[in-house]
Amino acid sequence: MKKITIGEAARQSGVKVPTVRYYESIGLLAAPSRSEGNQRSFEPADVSRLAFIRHARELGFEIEAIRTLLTLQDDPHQSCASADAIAKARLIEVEQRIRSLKALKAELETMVEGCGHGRVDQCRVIEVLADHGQCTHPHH
Amino acid sequence: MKKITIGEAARQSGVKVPTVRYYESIGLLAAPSRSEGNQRSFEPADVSRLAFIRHARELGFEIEAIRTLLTLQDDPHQSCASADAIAKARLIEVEQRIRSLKALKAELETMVEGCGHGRVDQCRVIEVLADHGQCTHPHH
DNA sequence: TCTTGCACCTCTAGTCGCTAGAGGATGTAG
DNA sequence: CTACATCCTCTAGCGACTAGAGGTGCAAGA
Repeated sequence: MKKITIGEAARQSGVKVPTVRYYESIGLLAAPSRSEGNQRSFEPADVSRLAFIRHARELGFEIEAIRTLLTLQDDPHQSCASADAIAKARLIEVEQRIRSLKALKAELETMVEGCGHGRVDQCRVIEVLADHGQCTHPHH
Repeated sequence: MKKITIGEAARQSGVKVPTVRYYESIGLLAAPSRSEGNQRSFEPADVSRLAFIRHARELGFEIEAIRTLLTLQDDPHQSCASADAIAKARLIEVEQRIRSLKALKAELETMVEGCGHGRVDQCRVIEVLADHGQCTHPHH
């Protein structure tokens, strides 16, 4: 029986040590067994689960969505319709976010280009911020 | 002397009432004068300031950045270099965010397309989440 | 064996930018 | 005068951690 310490689990999964404890505290990760000295002792499966969580977090899934995805993973005979729906919803979110960030980028570019590096009273950055009507894209 | 209530200021600026109070509490907006019955009484300048804040927030500027932008606006004889720097930094952030979201979108698309709508054990969504090595873009 | 020093433990509180709710006062229209 | 909306202050909560205090466990070198 190899014992994986929390530090080792953190290193292998890429999740920080306090975050591992946090995930345990919110029930995303089952409480592992403990050593004689009350230290957590993880299984390889726990490390995989942490890597799964980390990857999903990086892709911007919320904890509650991940909780659902994990329960699906735990029971592989279920239909994957929920997993599909969660991923699709996330995809739509991401597409919208990209669209709005592009509008925003255009706005910021106008601001920065217009700045003549003079005094504030001629500054387009401040001016545009003060008056939304000057925005090229009204979408925000 | 026209008196602008907090509700009116909120309506005109597009900032919610509790948020106006919050901005006052963190010193982003000067405490306005009060009516006999202790109710806030705003000036038109306060409403402009709130609109400025709202617009900057919509563009994703953090409160501390907005604080700096506001002090610049308050003293229009200063150089606008700081405003320019803040806007440029924000632009770079936005560009990076767009790039990473695009990688993410590609990832999610692969996941969703690969899903055969069968059972979880054949589901690409779950599979890809469990194994980062399957990602087309390693950039996340 | 002792000691050094890092990794671990629990617990609380803080982060950001609000938002929600309790419990009460004020202001206005009918 | 009575509804009723709006206002007031205050505290607590959100998500997803992060930081710090104060203490314990453990492995390796002197």
